[in-house]
Formats: sequence, structure tokens, C-alpha cells
Amino acid sequence: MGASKTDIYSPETTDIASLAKVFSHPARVAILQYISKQESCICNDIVEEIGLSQPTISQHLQVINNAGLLKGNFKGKSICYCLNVKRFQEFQQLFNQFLNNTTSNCC
Amino acid sequence: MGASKTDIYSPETTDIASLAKVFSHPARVAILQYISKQESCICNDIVEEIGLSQPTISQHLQVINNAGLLKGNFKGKSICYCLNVKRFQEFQQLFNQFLNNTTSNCC
DNA sequence: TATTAATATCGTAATATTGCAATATTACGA
DNA sequence: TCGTAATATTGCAATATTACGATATTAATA
Repeated sequence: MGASKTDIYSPETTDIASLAKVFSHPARVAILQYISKQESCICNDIVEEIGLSQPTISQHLQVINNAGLLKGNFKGKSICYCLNVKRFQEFQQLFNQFLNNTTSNCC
Repeated sequence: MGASKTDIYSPETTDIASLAKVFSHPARVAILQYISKQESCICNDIVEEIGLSQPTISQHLQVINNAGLLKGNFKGKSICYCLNVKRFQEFQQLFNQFLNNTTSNCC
């Protein structure tokens, strides 16, 4: 065993979990924080900023991208990565909805 | 390789990542959702509610507990699990702070 | 003090994630 | 079109996570 039993949960539950998974690795958090700090789009300069290899950064970018959180435009030879703000706000809303609904009725 | 390079990130970055990790598994999300729905504390009844074995549930509870998100009181033979609301709100605040600071400055 | 029910821990197998070197692809400019 | 810089993909090794059976622990009760 070892695989998650994904079929026993509601869609909402798995949604929240896979959403949180994007943010569950410090490299991905750092990438998003770096994107936020920049005045313009980011390219391969993240590789030097964060201390990971280019393939590893690329993999993490893909995870973030697969969640729909990035917009990529080609700028010369490099790809410009921006945040998909709309999608990001959707994420925040869904997550806060979960957090707000999680309460305690005793103790 | 395979281990996360935790030493290259800022404390804030790793904090957010480990916070998100708690919610990154559907079983843990489901457990928290179940706690919220109950009128009183929960005991071993979650085992039947979620389709996982007792040891597995116990492990997930420990992960949530290690994050400081639970309060456990003994009630007879069983342990009563409640949400540590204060800690939970701290989590929400930290996470929202990150989400709110994550913006796009181009495109 | 046994018995019993509830929960935790241990050991282990299966799978997932992380990370990088090597290589491929892509798109611009000479 | 050929070279070059930027990014993506592949393949693989190391580690982490998930899950459960077996067993230990804990605390109430007979």
C-alpha cells in the first residue's frame, strides 16, 4: 500500500487537498513569493534566486502551472511567468470557505 | 536525492509549506470536516465514517495534532478530539497573509 | 486485579515526491 | 540554416508518505 485512497472522498474534499498540495512544498511557496516581489514577469532568474537546479525549478513550475496558477507569455527566448490572479483568488476563496466552515462545537 | 532542501528557505516560507501540508491529504481534510459537522467531540467513530483503518486514521490525527490543531480530552475510555480554534485561526491568518501578498505586477 | 474497549505504536510494503544529470526542444539572432 | 540561450523532458536514485496488520498501551469497569 501507500497510495492515497482518492475514491472514498467527496470532490470538495479532494479539491481542497490537491489545492493545498501546491503550497505544501517550500520551493513552490518561494517561487510564488518571488513572482510577487518582481515588478515584471519572471524567467529563468528564479533558478539562481532559489538554490535548486533548473530541471527541479521547472518541475515545480509545472506543478503550479497545472493548478492553473500561472500565465506564461514568450518574451524573446525566455518565457515570462505571471500569476493567474483570477485563478489564484478562486483558490483563496475555496480555501477560506473550508477554513471558515471548520469550527468547533464543543470544549 | 529526493529529500526536500529545507535549509535554503526562509522560516516564513517553510512555515507556510508545512501548514499547507496538513491540508494536503484528503483524509485529513475529511477528518477536519467531520469534526466540524459534529455537535460534540469525536472519538473513534471517524474510523467508520472515513473508509480507512484505525491505525491510519490515528496517524493522520497525529499529523493534525502535531500542527497544534487539536485539543484532546479523555472522556471515559475514549479520547475526545476537538478543534483548537485559536490555533486554527492563526493558521488561517498566516495563510491568508501569504495569499494576499501573492500578486501579479505585470501582464 | 483481570477483562475489555479505545487508541497508539511498530514494522513493513507500496506508492509518491523530490532532486539532479543528461538530453531534448524551442525560439531568437548571426 | 546554424549556433546559442532558455526552458522542458527523461531517467533514475534517494527519501517521504500512505496504509494496514499485529501488537502495545491506556483507562474504565466487573
